[in-house]
Amino acid sequence: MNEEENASKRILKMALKEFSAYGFSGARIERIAKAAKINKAMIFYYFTSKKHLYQLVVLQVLSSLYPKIMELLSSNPTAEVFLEKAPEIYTRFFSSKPDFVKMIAIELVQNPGNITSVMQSLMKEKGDVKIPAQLRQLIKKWYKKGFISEGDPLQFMLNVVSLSLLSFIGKPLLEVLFQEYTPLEEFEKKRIKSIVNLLKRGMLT
Amino acid sequence: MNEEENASKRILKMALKEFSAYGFSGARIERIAKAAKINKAMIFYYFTSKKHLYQLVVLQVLSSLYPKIMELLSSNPTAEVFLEKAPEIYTRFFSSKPDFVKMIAIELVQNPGNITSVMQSLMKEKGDVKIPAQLRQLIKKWYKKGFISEGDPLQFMLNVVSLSLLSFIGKPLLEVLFQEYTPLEEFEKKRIKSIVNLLKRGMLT
Amino acid sequence: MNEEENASKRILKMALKEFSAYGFSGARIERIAKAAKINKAMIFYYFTSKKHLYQLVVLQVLSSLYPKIMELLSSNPTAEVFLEKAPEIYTRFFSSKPDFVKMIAIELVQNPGNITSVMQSLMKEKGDVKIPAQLRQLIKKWYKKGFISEGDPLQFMLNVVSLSLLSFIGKPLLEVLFQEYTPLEEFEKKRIKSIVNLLKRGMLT
Amino acid sequence: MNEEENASKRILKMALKEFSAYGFSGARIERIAKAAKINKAMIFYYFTSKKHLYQLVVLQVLSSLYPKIMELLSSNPTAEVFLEKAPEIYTRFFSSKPDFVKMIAIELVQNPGNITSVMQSLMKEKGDVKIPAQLRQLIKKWYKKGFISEGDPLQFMLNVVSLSLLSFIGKPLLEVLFQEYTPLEEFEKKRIKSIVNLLKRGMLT
DNA sequence: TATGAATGAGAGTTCATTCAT
DNA sequence: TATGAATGAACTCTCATTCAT
Repeated sequence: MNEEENASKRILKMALKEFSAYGFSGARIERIAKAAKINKAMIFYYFTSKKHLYQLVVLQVLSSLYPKIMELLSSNPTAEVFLEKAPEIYTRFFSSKPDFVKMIAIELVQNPGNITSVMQSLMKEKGDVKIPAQLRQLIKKWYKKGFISEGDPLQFMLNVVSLSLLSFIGKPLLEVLFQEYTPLEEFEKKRIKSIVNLLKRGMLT
Repeated sequence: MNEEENASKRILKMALKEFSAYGFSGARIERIAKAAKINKAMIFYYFTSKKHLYQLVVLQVLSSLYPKIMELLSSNPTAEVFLEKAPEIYTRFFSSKPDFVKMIAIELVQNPGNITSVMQSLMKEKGDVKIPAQLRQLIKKWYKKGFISEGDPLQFMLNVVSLSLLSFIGKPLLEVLFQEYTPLEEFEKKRIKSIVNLLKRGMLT
Repeated sequence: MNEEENASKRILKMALKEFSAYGFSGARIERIAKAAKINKAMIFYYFTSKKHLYQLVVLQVLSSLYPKIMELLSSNPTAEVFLEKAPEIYTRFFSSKPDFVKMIAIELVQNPGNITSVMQSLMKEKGDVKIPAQLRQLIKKWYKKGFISEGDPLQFMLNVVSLSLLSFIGKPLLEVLFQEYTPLEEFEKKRIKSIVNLLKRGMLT
Repeated sequence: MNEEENASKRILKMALKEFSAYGFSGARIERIAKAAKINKAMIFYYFTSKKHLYQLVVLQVLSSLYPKIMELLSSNPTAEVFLEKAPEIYTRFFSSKPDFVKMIAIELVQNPGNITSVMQSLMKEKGDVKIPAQLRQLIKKWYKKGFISEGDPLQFMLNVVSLSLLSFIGKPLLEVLFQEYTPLEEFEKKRIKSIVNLLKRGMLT
């Protein structure tokens, strides 16, 4: 037992790969088992059902994103700091975990309710339930004090999140159209710089 | 015949709904048939296979997005006009076609190669093959002349596209977090305004 | 109408090809229709059902073989004449109609009852019901008079029929094994000669 | 496990019965499963597809016929011994395996290329590739030395094979015509005697 | 006669899940 | 824990047959 990693962890790891590549319905238990080098039945032994395994994968993805988000918010940042740090945190995170991007995108598209309910239960669990409201207030305060140009918290955050997350989805498309390929590391740096510049120039007053 | 629309069109319409909601593997031929009020076998009569139907749906989505893109580019716009028009065009389009957003997102995540090859064959078909290169040159020219602050065409376009497309994916998430819901029409207006403002302030010099 | 041949005849012709190539279950109405250059539905208009069409094809095959058989028997031949003529008649016939061989072989294997009942109803129709019994008597008489060496009519006839019919089925197999190919015309001549020689030397006393 | 025979063997056995009775297209997986007393899905678990199962059945039939053929040829027989032994070997074999006759007949008619390619790969596998050529030489030698009257190896072998194999196909037809039925055991004896007599008298000089 | 569209009953195949060991 | 075999429900796809025109 415990050959480098124990079976259950290996399953979760390969399940993430499988689900992010094929979606829930397209994913195959058999393929996960083969990739994890265990018997198909063991997946049910450890995780009861495909659906349950999927939920755990989603939970795992969001759980590991969660502290990054909170790290930023709990610092009670100024608008400038927020707009500098947010893109870096998100972009770094997603750049190193392409499968996470895929999982989140798929869930947002096919099952938006699920992702929000998982987020909320995470917040409950950690005692962070009030944070979204605080963020909202923070953004509004920034606006009232004349620090930022976008007063609607929803629009404000959509701007931040969109730029960080969708980039990774859209990258291959634009690369093919423009016939140029940028390696991930370089892309990550350029992306952060571009977003921060755009956000700060565009949203700070 | 022709009860409101002919069968083949009804199938395509419901297939778009089904595929965008469940992905390729999750989609059910039976459900499409029922929704289109035809016999299951007719889907194969008209479209040969599930895969082929899916491809046609993707093609249809991209084909109807295509002229919107070209409309903008072929006007040989100034940087300012471009940054004003692009968000409006994209946002309007995606806002009115939520299923299109989903299809594109799913394909970008699970099958990026396909979406680019479809786009390229569309460009070949319409004789627009040179347009991406022209756009690249245009952006570079704007930068050299000091009109814009982002000189990398890939980053420039990612900024534009991300803000327009991902917003629709991320909307439900942020709404739940912020516990407020904006109806689509109002959202659309606000979104355009916010993006244009962000892009112009952020990217024009 | 009547474009070279009328539709119904064209259907029967292509049905023979289809059934002999794929058997009853493997045959496709659609393929027959396409080959006959008519609409699928017309086959049902003319022939009611696939099964019925098949029966008519079998009937047609046997009907055209029938007079050849009777021509031989009704001449009240001597043993020598019989053993000379039979191989020639059968071999010539089957050599020119490879699809007939296939149909008969398939029917004999998968549905022997059918072929015998068709033969019997043909005999009834033509008033030839007594002929098999007469043949039996003839063979027995030949044996008693010392003209032939095989006294069992069943074995006698199996020898005659086997050599003529199976040859065409077995030809491709032996040709590949022996790596030599004989064109049909030449094969036909050689085959007749070989069978007649074998039968006469082997069965005449 | 191993209730009388294991599942995979039971499937092969019932598949032979099914395919020989109905041909490839007419055969039903469900019927095979029921006859083998297993779940339909197990057939795919063991054999991947209907087509693959069919191929294995054909292979099995030919593989078990193969040693019988080689047994005869490798004994380097005289013409007389050959003409005595061949009918006995073939007739005994086919008489005890009516389904084998049917499979071979169906394949020869509908798919002659397949049967020859299987035979050839069997010969390769067993290192017997030269045997057909040797047999050809043997027959030619017999003819030159004046032992036999048929000098063409193809015709010679067709005579031998036709009499042995087709008999079993034609038996029911002639029986009904002659209104007499011979039980298999007796038929087998009579058939061997008749063929050997016919071949020796007819082909030996 | 002729046609394209429609139907319904399966057929083969897949797959999550369970069982026996 | 671990495995190969087994199951059943469901899914895609096929095809003879019929319908409307």
